[in-house]
Amino acid sequence: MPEEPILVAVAWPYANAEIHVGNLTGAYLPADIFARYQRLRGRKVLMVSGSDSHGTPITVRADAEGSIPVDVYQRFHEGFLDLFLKAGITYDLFTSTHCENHFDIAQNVFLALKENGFLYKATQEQWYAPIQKRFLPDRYVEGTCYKCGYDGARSDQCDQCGSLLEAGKLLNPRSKIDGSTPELRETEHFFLDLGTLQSEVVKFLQEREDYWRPNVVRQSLGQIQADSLRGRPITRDLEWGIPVPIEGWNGKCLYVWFEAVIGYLSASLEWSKLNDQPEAWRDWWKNTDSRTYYFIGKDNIPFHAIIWPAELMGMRTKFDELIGSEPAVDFVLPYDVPANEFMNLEGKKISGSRNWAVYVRDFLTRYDPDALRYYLTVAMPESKDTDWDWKSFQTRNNDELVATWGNLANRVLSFTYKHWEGFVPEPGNLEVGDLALIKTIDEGFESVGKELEAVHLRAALAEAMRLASVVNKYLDQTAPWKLIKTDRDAAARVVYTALRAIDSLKVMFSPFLPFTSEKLHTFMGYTEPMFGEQSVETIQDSIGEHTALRYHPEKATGSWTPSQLAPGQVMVQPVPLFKKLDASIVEEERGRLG
RNA sequence: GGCGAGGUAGCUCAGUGGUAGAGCAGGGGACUCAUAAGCCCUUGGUCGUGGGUUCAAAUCCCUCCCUCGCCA
Repeated sequence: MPEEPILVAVAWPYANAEIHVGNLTGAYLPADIFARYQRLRGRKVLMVSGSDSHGTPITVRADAEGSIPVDVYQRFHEGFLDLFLKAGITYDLFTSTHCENHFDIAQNVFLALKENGFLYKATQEQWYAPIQKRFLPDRYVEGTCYKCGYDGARSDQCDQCGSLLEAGKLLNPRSKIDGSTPELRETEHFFLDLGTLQSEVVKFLQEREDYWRPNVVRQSLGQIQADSLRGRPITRDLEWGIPVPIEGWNGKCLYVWFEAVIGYLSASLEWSKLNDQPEAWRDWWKNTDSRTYYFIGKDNIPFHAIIWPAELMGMRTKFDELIGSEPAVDFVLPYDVPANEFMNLEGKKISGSRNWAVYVRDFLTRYDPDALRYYLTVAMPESKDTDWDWKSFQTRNNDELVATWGNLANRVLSFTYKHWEGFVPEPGNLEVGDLALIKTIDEGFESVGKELEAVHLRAALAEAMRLASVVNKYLDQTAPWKLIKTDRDAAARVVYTALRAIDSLKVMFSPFLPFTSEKLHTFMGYTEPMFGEQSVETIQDSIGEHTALRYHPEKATGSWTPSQLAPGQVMVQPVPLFKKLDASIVEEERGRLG
């Protein structure tokens, strides 16, 4: 029976800020760990994402810098590609919303929904800046709260008294961009008719209630129950975005929140075209056997648990017809949305503007990616907010990663290399204790795998660590450093057993620690890589060019199966996999904050 | 304001009805292959508060307190 295809849909970083450790542990890292595991399992994986490139914040930033939106987006986008390459986040395709393919797909999604009757038009009043001749989003208009008199209120909400303000009632409004006075203007927009889809959405959520994380499904259902779904505007008066594909709607674009989630689909189509298999995307999107996972942060839950499913439902089969893909069948709805909570930093909320952040690219100039991936996994906010603490980073690196796993690999490999001239020793007949160890470790493929299947990454890594500890105990009991003096054959048997256990553990750790696992793989004498390769490509289209990160799994040989380590295999002189960190880094790093 | 998540050993967390658990930190010990790592033993908790249901509650119900998030 063929294994089910797995779509790993990952949150799209907004191309207006650098990625920090909280972003990485919130969505990108768990997605990568999951995708690597699924590939090792032999499943057909498609992991996609890209830069969310449109919207007013990018326009405003460009104005402030005296540059243009496309330059702002591209600058951050290039940084993202560099980061994901260095951190080993293996997107099959990491692209951008600013490309012809995405424009085309997003517009077709819009048209499919419109033709199926799930869009309607309505008029609203919106603040307009006459000087700049553009409409301003609520967050860019501030003034005096008509309820409490606070002068720093946003046009939709007052931070002082916590009240929600009615559109257009703010007193003394002014633009946060240049302080000019905006005026109210009527403007017409398209709305997504969520109300009509409500019963379908509720059914969709209820069917998944038993295995989704409670904070994702309970909140979504509770929200709908308390406050029924209603139409939401999906177009805006914007110049930097995707034009509404309707005659006479010049100057209006698809609202970013509506457009960005479509990226999962458009990136899948782009990937298919790049591989010269234009219909390949259907294996994940139009195939009831496939499972689709959306890795996001909790701030994004409503878009992925309610709105995106509603968009997929509302398209029915119309999208297929519009792009000429056959047969026209319904979309696969999200199988799981394993949203993470937030990671704080040294007890306080991460804040770019106050320099209270650990940026990943900066971090990687001083530390190794697997040390980061280890700490971000053990401190991953899977069920509640967690804290990045430099002291904890240093001690968990030294006392857990280095001491338990790194030292295990190093002590066995270096002992073997020294006493058996760089060959995997011939074990002879394994004894009861040896077979018991191998059995225990091999069962890890089941127990670690079970946690990974459920996207319980912390538990999965803890289980692998527990098994590493079992091997350390085995070594202590068998003491090959004593046997080598009295019974060389017995020592060979023990060392072979330990090597084989480590060889299996290498696979179990590899989704979490891909760089050092690959290194260990070569030390043990393998010449074919466990994982594939990443590359950056430039793609030309009618809109311009965009760069993209890709993953090429063709040469990968790793598999989620127990070691069959061959006696006599030629090893490579090992060196320690991880670095111990001096306690002094704690104060040094804390000094960089704030 | 409405909805939701979390509050268990010094720290980080697991544990959804049946005699309180793990890792780290702390204390003691034997060993030496290894990045003075690993291994063995061990101290330590009235499971946020107050009620209730039950033969039995961290676990179910209600009140309240604290932390965090989402929505409008």
